[in-house]
Amino acid sequence: MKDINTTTVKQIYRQPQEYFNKRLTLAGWIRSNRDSKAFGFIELNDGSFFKNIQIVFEEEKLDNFKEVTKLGVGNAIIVDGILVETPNAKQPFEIKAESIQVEGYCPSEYPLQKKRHSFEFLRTIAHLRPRTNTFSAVFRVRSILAYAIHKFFQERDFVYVHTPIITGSDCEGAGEMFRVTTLDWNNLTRNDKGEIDFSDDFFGRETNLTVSGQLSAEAYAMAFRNVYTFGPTFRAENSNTPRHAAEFWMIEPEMAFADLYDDMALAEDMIKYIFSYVLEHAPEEMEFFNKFIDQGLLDRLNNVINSEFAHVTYTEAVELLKKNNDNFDYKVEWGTDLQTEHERYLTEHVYKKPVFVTDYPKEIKAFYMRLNDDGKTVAAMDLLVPGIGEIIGGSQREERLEILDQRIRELGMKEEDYWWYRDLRKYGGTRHAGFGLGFERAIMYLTGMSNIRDVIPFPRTPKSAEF
RNA sequence: UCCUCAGUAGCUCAAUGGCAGAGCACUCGGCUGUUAACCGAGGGGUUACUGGUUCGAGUCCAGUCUGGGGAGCCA
Repeated sequence: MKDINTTTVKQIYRQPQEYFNKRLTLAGWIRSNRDSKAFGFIELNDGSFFKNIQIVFEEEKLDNFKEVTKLGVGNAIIVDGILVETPNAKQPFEIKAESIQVEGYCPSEYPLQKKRHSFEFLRTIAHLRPRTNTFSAVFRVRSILAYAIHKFFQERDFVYVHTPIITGSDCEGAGEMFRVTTLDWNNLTRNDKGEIDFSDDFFGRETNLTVSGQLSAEAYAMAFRNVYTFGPTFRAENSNTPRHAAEFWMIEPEMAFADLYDDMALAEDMIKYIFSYVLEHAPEEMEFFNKFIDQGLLDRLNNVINSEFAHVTYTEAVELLKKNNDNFDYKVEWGTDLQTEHERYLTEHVYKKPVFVTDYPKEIKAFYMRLNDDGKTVAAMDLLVPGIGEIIGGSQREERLEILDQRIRELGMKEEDYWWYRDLRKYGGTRHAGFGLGFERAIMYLTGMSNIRDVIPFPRTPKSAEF
């Protein structure tokens, strides 16, 4: 097959003067086709760029003019033509076609139309929705954001650690897990108590998909000092909300010789860096979101980037929120977790910018968070941002083995299940801290998309794994 | 898992318990610069599924399935 030496639409938009009045070959898909008696216009998208380019075709130039007028949305074509400036038209330039060849026909029952579709409908055709404007923008931003995250950490000499996806640890403690097994469930071996015998299983023990890479990351932080994970995470919770999926990605940095303040400084730097990076590298997409998805988007993101994040302790926050208790569905009281309505009130009305809430009661936080001197609170932090509430949760970890053991016992857990995690404290353990950022939550915040199912290519949610 | 709303043409939606409709899309025709092009004509339906009430059900009732939103859980 002959190579197609094509110019991309992105190249043309970025440096049009390089291509004016030259003959180019473009390859792409028809987004719209309007024809008159002797000429017509095709909106072509070649995948390289968010925007389309207009192709003008004329009867006297094309021997297959009649065929081209019949090509509807979705047809894949190869276009030869001259790029010309169109200073008086809506678009800055267009291609005057010399030839148009069909690469792949698209019949008229193609489900995508020129007009707007509901996101609900597009979820039922998840294999075709990347061809729409919104999803083209969402998934290009997803890619750029992933790169920005790596770039941020790599520039600061953090080591990227691939923590396991299959875990033998049943004590990650963040919700229901998916079991991984090769056992034949029609023929299970059971012991005399009727329990399944996992010694016959592939790994010789019960294994699951990971719900967090944090415990493994702590081990690597004790060797490399600053590390981060960025990978898939699985939760078998029956959560039916626009913010939860069974398979999602998380970013979890972990730093040795660092306390809660170092942790918060890192989180603030990271958020500002990755948001700025996407705004700079996907301007067309971000403008589209601001116009069609969420009209306050750019103002909100710029406010995050340009403000100094606020800090408040949980105890202080509770006092602030109590003054407004009449307006909350759930009344605030010291010792209870903050609801989304409380978080949003703090960040949107009290501070009007991102705010770290720190030092939560130990009862509502995980066992590994470092106990404060008051004996009642732990060195935890949540970053709340206007628009959604919590976007990051982190903590300084408990590095003192005797106190960690005490917490493990208080919560009815078994020390031996955490033997290697406890070793990290035994052998040269240092103060250390880290946090978790839900990758999809960050994409949602950046794009204004309100459903997590619309920022994952093929989302997995309860009762849904069609693709 | 709980609460709540919805399911009618390919899509987005109408239709008081009384003949199943529109716009867009699609097919055909027209139009010499369109921009969600425009103008004319045409085809297109197991009203999610099962049962019930009724002379008569898209509409009322019960159950099931699927989807949206809220809650819980959390990222």
